[in-house]
Order: sequence, then structure tokens, then C-alpha cells
Amino acid sequence: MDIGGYVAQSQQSSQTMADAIAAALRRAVLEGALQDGAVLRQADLAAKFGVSRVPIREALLKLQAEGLVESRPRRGTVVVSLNADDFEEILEMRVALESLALRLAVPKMAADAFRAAGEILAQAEQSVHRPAPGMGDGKREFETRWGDLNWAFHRALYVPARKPRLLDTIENLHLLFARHLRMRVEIIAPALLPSAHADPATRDTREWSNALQEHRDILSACEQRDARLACSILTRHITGHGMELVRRLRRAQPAAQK
Amino acid sequence: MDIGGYVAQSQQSSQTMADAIAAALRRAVLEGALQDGAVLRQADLAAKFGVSRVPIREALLKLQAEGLVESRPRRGTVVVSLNADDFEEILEMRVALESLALRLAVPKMAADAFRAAGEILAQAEQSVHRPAPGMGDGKREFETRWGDLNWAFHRALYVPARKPRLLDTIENLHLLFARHLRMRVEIIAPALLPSAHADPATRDTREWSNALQEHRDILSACEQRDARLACSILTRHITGHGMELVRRLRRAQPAAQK
DNA sequence: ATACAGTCGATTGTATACAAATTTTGGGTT
DNA sequence: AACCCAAAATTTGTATACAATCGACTGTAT
Repeated sequence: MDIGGYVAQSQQSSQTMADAIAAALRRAVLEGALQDGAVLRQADLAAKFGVSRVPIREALLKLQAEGLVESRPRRGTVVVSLNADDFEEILEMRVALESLALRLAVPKMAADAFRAAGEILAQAEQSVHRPAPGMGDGKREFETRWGDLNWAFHRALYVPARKPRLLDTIENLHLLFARHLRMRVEIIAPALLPSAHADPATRDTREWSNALQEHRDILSACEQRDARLACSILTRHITGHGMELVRRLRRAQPAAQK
Repeated sequence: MDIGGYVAQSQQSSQTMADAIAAALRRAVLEGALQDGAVLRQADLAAKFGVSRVPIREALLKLQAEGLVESRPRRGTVVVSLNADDFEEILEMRVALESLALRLAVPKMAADAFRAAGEILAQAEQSVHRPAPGMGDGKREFETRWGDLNWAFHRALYVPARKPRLLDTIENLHLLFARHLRMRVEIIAPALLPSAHADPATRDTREWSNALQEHRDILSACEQRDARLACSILTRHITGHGMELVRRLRRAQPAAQK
């Protein structure tokens, strides 16, 4: 399992133990330390975190509410495993809700909003051109970093709308999607790609620069207060990157699972 | 508080105590037995339900995840109180997600889907024309019954889409909205209405037949496989009934609260 | 009289102990 | 050898007990 040291990460002082553990488990699940279908035994987790089973149960309830794990009454909890249909559903919800958020945000964007989004964009560009700066863990570190920056950019666009529930819901969907994308893409993409670019690093870099260009376009449309255009690009941005993966998943696992 | 006897309602046999309590509390909150801002003491609830505090805590966590209560780390749990902005946000999310669900459902609707929706519609019509059939509790019973039928109809439209997460999210928003609508409308509507119809019963009945007509129109559009038209009517159906209330709320509580 | 610090009570968060249920293991039968 | 049934062993769900934190109250100093 190997989820050591995830606790005590950025733990606000007036936080409950269950919250800290929920955060630790969340990270572990999102970063892939806990794989699809892994069973989470309360006693094991309690031992690993050095607490009793009570805060563990509460942490698992929180993760369940976020859709990261599933637990049936007396049968334990497992890390969720999403199939192609689930993936598609999440994508469709993302399109609907992120379009809404962006449409509501554009008229309310002030100078600082543009500046914040621009800075994140710049960071992401640096990160792509000069991968894994400093530490040398490589691919996984890099991917999570890019995933964070990707979400940070989207978030910066939606924050001006001032819709906390909407933002939370979107973030939840985004994280769910990003996690499973990372997990699945490593498994099935190499086997199925036409491999015009055999080197996966080259392929990834190309795809990321593509996404970055779309980010620039969206931001530009926002600066011109063209909500319609921004939403249009955003929709293509999301579906373009996602539906391709859904198609691949459909080929890989025709109607199996569940 | 008076939430006696809400437990053991429709409790599936292989359900945990915490789930049953969560269901009971959910009903109590949705039906208005627990008012906005009511503080929920774990010890009190434990005594009322005849269990220890542990399942109470877990039930409260579930309700928190659904947005029905808020609880800050060591300060207790209170029933949520939504202001006009929150209301508007929920409406906007409903429009986005319900349109999506309907659009996805229309092409997949079979004969039984139309039949199911039609039956619910018929029940609702009977219920409006002959209010409070049998038992004589009156308004509140009637309103919750109509609220249930209203959601049942919407649900029947979205079920064919086969998108469980989407359906759950919509249901959650729907319930949140319906609850607060019931609570607030009784408080502020009589004072603010132009009172062309002084009798509230007459006014309500008129509003409900209006909604029913829109339901018929939506179903009709679905039967003609016109997803675009159905979504259009649906959007007006939701915003029409909701935004009016948001406006009233804005006048009643200009920028107070929170 | 007001502001502030310390103590007490109430309430939440967590640990330990127990009960109930599910899965696993072992033996017996066909 | 495959299947089924019973009993042990895990594992979850709940009760009880303890610790820690928050809020109010009281007493004192300015």
C-alpha cells in the first residue's frame, strides 16, 4: 500500500484528526499510491496512522461522499474503479458545470483575476519546457505537478463567479477525472496509440503544449469579455482531451467490469 | 424540536443504524421539522434515537456531505440556512445539470419511460384537483406530497439517461431547493405578493397547475424526440419558478446574514 | 463601569471494549 | 473431485469511557 508520511501535510491547527487523515488518504488516492479496487481495512489504516478506528471511519465517510471510495454496509470499503461510462458521465458534467462557471465568471473578472490566471499559465509553460526542475523523481512527480497547475488555472477562471458550491462540485469532478486519467492512460495508451510518436515523453509534451495553447485562447477570450467564445473553447478543450480517452477505454474493455 | 418517530421508516433490513438515522434526520430537515439554524446536539439526538453518539456522528457527516447541515470542527452542527445568493446558485446548477440530463435522456426514452412519467403526471393532477385526499392534516402534508410528485416526474424524465452520479447530484440540489422554498415562501411570500389573489390556497393552486401544464409540455416534447425544445421548456420551468423567489428574497434580506 | 484573566461546565473528538455480521476454513456427503 | 453445511476467525458497527477544546461565568485590576 505504502502511504506512509502522507499525514501532517498542511494540517491547519484547528483541524480534527479525521480531517487530516481524510486529506492524507485523498492525496494517496489521487496520486495513485492506492490503486483501483484496493480494499481499505479500518484496522490497517488505524495502525498506519497511529489512531483508533473511529477517526478512520469518519475519514472514509468523507472520501465516500467525494466519490473516491465506495463502501457497502458491512463489507468494507474499496477505492473506486471507474469504467468508460463513468468517465464519460464525469466529462459531461464537467462540461455543463464548467461552462456555467465560466459564463458567470467572465463578467465579474477584474484585473487581478487576469493577472492570477496569467501567472499560473506562465508557471505551467515553464514547467512544460523544462520538465522536472530540481528533484529527479521524474514522470509521476511531473504529472501531478502539471495536473495541479492545470486545475489551478481552471480554478482561477471560475473563482470570480463567487459560487462556492459550484466550484466545489467542479473541483471534485476534476480531481476524480484527473486521477483516473493518470491511472488508465499509463495502462492502455501505449498499447493502443497509432504511435506516430513512439516516445511517450514526446507525445505527452505535445499534448500538454496543445492544452496550454487552449488555455491561452480561453484567457484571451475572457479578457475580451467574450463569454460565448470562452465557453466554446473550454467545451472543446474538455471534450477534446477527454472523449478520446473514453473511446480508447471503450475499445480496451468492451463491456466488461461491474 | 419534535422529530419523534422519524426512524424505522422504510429501513431496508441490511442497513446500518447510522444510515437509518441519516434518513430520519434528512426527512426531518426536508419536511421542516428542523428549522434553519437549529443546532443539533449529538447527545440530544443520541437520546432521542436511543443509540450512542457514534452513529449520530456518522449520520451528521452524511447530511453534511449533502449540504443539509454545516458543522465546524468543535463547535457543533447546525441546519443550513441559505440566502438569496445560495438559492440562485442552486438554481443555476439545476438548470445546467437538468438540461444535460434531459438532453441525454430523450434519445434513450422507451415506451415504459413515457408511461411512467405520464402516470406520475396523472397522479399529480388528481392531487391538485382534489387536495389532501383522505387524511386531514392539510397544507404541509399536501405540499410535501406535491413536492414528492414533482421530483418524481423530473426524475422519471432523467432516469433513461442512465447517469447515476448526475441523477444523484440533481436530486440533492432539488431537495435542497424544495426544502428552502417551502420554508421561505411561507415566511416572506404573503408579505410581498401584490396579492391579486389574497387567498394563498388559490394562488398556490394556480401556480401548481401552471407547473403541471409545463410538465405536460415537456413530456410532449420528449415524445416527439425534440430534445432542444424539451430543454428549452425545462429551463424556463425551473428559472421561472425559482428566480421570482430569488428576487423576493433579495428584497426581504438585502445583504444581511452571514 | 469596563476590560481582562482564570476557572468551571458543557460539548465535541478519540480510545477502548463489545456485539453482530460476513468471510473463510474445515470436514463430511454424494 | 465437487458441493454443501457448520464453526472459527476477521472485520465492521455500536456502546461506553476518557481527553481535549470551546464558551460562559466569576472575580479582579484599571
